[in-house]
Amino acid sequence: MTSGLNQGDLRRGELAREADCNLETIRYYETIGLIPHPPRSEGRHRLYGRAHINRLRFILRGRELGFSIDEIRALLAIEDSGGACSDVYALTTQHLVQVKRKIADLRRLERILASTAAACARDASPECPIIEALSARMGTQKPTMPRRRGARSRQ
Amino acid sequence: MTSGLNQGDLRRGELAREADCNLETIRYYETIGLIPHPPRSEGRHRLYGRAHINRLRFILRGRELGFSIDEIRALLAIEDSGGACSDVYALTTQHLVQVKRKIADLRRLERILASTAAACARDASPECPIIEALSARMGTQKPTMPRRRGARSRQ
DNA sequence: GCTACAAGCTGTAGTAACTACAGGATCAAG
DNA sequence: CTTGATCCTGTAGTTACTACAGCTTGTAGC
Repeated sequence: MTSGLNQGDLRRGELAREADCNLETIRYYETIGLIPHPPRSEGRHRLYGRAHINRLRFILRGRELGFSIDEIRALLAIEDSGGACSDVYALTTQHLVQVKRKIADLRRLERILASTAAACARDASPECPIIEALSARMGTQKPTMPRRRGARSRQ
Repeated sequence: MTSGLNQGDLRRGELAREADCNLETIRYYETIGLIPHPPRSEGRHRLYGRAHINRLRFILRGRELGFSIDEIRALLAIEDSGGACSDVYALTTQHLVQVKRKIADLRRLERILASTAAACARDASPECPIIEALSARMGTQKPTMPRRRGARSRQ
């Protein structure tokens, strides 16, 4: 044993692969305090365990599902402090409303796109009224989406 | 008439209110070329018409629905080029695929959130199933979401 | 016509949430 | 004991806004 690496420990790259996450994102989450500082090897390499994989997957999943970092931080704080269920309930139902609205909007957009495509396929008319179709007010909503990410490359 | 302002013209703040958009975002969209440079008053104040409202609403709506600025630019380019119907068809069907995928993703999220909330409501146990629910692998998906925005304050 | 004061102008800086890169150290295989 | 992959740190870049400072313009009331 030359490096203090135990069986089952993962290094950063392995954790990244395991959670399907960008390498640098892990360090980023550590610096902003979402992931605790892991133990290090003799040569200061980070050593992660199974618990880290779950926590990281949770964070990534939450981000994909439209929770902000601060919302995820709140969820993790609940978990870390033993889990006050009512807080989780409040946060999830609140988010659920937003998600339902987004689905409704997307369905409307889906119909518009489908009929536009169908009209284009039928008849090669010069008038494609896409802007009017989409710029109609479709019900107010407060957006709660995470930043667009790239193709999740692991390098 | 002291300022060259015609009836029906809107200034930036009015357009922002009209489209429920942050004041600065309008200027931002102009600088990146999403919105054309509007005519100005004598004193260089921007003067917008009805067409601008629609275009802006379209952009905002698209962003809320998870299209990137570049994707919206492409959609607008079709409209701007007089609507070459074959291009519209290609782009709309392409976007339709994305929209369908987004709906599917959000529906999955909806189910998870709903069942999590239901579990929390039923049973006030100290163990909240949200962490387990969210850290479970739900099948791979490439995220295509825009950045989270603030509360859309108009000032 | 004069005066407030809101609203607009420009340029620039800050924010969220990553993502990439440079230049060096470490680790594991051969 | 060397070599190439992996890791380290700090810092800079990216996207899509959002805010601010300092000044100009527009307009309502007197």
